[in-house]
Amino acid sequence: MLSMEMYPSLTLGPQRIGDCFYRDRPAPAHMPMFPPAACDMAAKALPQRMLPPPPNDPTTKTPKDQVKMELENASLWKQFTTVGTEMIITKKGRRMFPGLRLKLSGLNPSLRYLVLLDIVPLDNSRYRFQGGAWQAVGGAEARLPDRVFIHPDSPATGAHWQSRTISFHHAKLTNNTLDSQGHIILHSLHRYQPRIHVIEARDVLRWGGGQHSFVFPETQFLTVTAYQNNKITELKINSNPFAKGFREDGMNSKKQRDARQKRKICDGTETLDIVNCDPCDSTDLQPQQMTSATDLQALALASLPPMPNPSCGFRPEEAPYQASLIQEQPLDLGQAFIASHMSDIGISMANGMQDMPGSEVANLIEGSDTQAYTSNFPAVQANSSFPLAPLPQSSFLPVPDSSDTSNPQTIDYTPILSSSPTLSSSSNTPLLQQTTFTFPTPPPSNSSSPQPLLSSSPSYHTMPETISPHTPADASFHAPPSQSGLQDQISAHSLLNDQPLQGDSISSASNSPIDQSSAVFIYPNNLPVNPAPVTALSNYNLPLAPSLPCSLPTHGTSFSFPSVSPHMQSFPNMSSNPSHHAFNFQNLSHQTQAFPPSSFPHPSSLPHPHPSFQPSSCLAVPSSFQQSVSSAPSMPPTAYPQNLANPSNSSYPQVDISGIPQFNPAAHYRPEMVRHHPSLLPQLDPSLPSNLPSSNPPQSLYSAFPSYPLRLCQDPHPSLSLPFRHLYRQHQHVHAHPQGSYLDMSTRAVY
DNA sequence: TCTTCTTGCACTTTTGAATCGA
DNA sequence: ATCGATTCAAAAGTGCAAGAAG
Repeated sequence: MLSMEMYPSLTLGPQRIGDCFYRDRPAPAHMPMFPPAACDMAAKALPQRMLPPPPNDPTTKTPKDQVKMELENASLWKQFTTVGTEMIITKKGRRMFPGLRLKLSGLNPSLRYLVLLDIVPLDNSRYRFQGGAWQAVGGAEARLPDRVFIHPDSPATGAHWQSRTISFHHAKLTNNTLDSQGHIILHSLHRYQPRIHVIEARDVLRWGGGQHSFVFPETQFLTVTAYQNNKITELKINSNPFAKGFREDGMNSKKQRDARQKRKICDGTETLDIVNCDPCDSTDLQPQQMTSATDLQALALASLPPMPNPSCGFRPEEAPYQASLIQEQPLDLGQAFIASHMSDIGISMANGMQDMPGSEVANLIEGSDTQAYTSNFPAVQANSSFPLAPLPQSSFLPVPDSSDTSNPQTIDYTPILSSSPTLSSSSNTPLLQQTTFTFPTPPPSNSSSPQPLLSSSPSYHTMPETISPHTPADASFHAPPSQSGLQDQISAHSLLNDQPLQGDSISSASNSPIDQSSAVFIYPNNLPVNPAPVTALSNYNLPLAPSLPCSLPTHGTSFSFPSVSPHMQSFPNMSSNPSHHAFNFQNLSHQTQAFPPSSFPHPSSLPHPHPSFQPSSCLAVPSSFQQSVSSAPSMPPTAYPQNLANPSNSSYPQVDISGIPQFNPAAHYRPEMVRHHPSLLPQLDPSLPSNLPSSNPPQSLYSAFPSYPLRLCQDPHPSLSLPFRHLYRQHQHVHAHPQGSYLDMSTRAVY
């Protein structure tokens, strides 16, 4: 279960940059960025074009198959996942607990990387905690503009990231759709999956093109405004230091609170010891306190219902509503919207910020049971005592089954425990490295094919964002008939993929229904246990993987750099290499598409195209998928360079940013400047039915979760010193509708 | 009426400034 | 004057519970 999925869904395309800050001509009065003011400023300040990385630069290539990410506190996450992780969201923003504590390896120590966190919906359902279990009760709320939290240390060298624990404990979740603090906005009672993205930045002004995305299925959670499952509350109290007061021996424990209440009632002036006020206090103390990690785990395990019949958690099989396909939601930095700190990047870089000790390193609140995912995946199989999960036999394209409406969809977290090899024995933690891709978000689950919520498939893949144009198309991946009028959009998008780097064209096809390759997920409704292999094939026409009709075309791939500090100009690379005097997003335009797993270059995959699918009991990969994988010719490891040199990228001439006023470090960015522009919200789509028959299960408010491009935006707040902190991923071309929204590839959101 | 969300409360931890002494 | 250790207070993070809102 401790699976780390890597998928090159990050799409950073220069073609979209021009839409924002980089234009062929001097910045016009209006920039399609938000906030407009900041965008205009940035547009005037930034170079007109982004430069691609130096062609055939071996140093720019980071072997993707070597990049590994470990979830340090995986066991803690597993404890929560077993019960059904709930995350409190508040208007002011709430930190995540457990937090994401990660270890990175395999990075080029000398190269710089950005580490980003985004959280994407797992399905299109809204949940309710009933009868001790979470049940899908209707369609999800309209998706809000996605935000991405950029680790404060970003950008930093690979040595920096690898020398310490990477923690995102500063990231906050909020349900305030108007949040201006840069928190990640989520809907309550929805299921989400955090994703970690590692983006290579050759230097301050150049994106190296290396993109790595990781998903830890055990980190998926349900958002709530108040804890629904008392087991989660118990776990949180016993695990979170800030909640110590609520423990049995804490001053804010139930006992103490009752005592205080009693004291208030009796006599407000009484000065009795609150402990003694409780008649049962001194003699009722529990001998053991669940404070240690061992105790916590014991607690979690003890509190778990019987495996076969979990008393709590999700029960997907009971879901009344068919989870519609959730498209992979690639992180599109092309539309990245940086809320703040952009101006500080240059300074930080110049000062060697990457060497600064991360504040997160000291964070030891959470356990450090690191789960390593390396190329030793086969070991999982050997060590795994869990039976293989039944592979979906259904077709790739999940079809909503109205008959299932009678059965509320519930999600059972319990299976994850058994399915996770690491949980049983951390020492035997399988090292997983795969050459296949998994989808960040599972396709809609088929109620008829219930799968464990967290099918703990130890399939964590390291995939190159790009593959060789010679990558054979896998017949097993067939794009489902497009629906909802998206066909044209998709088609147009496919055409664009052929020329991803041309001007303002929308290059990314990562989110096309194809991309989702949902076909590989028979159901999941849970994390891609056995995620379908996905890779960036934006520049190549590959067979479209089956996906739900809701699948939407990918987002644009523009990446706008609001500002660059003058310090950047002094950056060694920049000075030494004139070509570096420009932002390079060339390689960030990788497109994610479903493709045969065998196409992935990892050597280990050659003998075993999908070793990850075999060992884990949670592998929900359709047999057809595996077959296709095995049948697909193996691709040479070197066939898919991380940085795919694309001559077309050179269309962006070098730009000397020196003298650009906006690069002044004095320019600051303020989160408050980032607000939800109306245009960012889904627009009503008159073409879609406004009402659904009451007899039918509630439809998702949105047909699918298209990829939402990121937009970078300057944050003029002077007080913020953290560089590159937030990216706001905004909906692009999304038409909201009471029942859903869809991407409009023909138009582009203008902020 | 029920469910969900908001808000205030009490508690804890974290953080940074202030203080003190070597 | 500098440095390190200690103290203190403010800020921030918790869950709980009552009440409000839909």
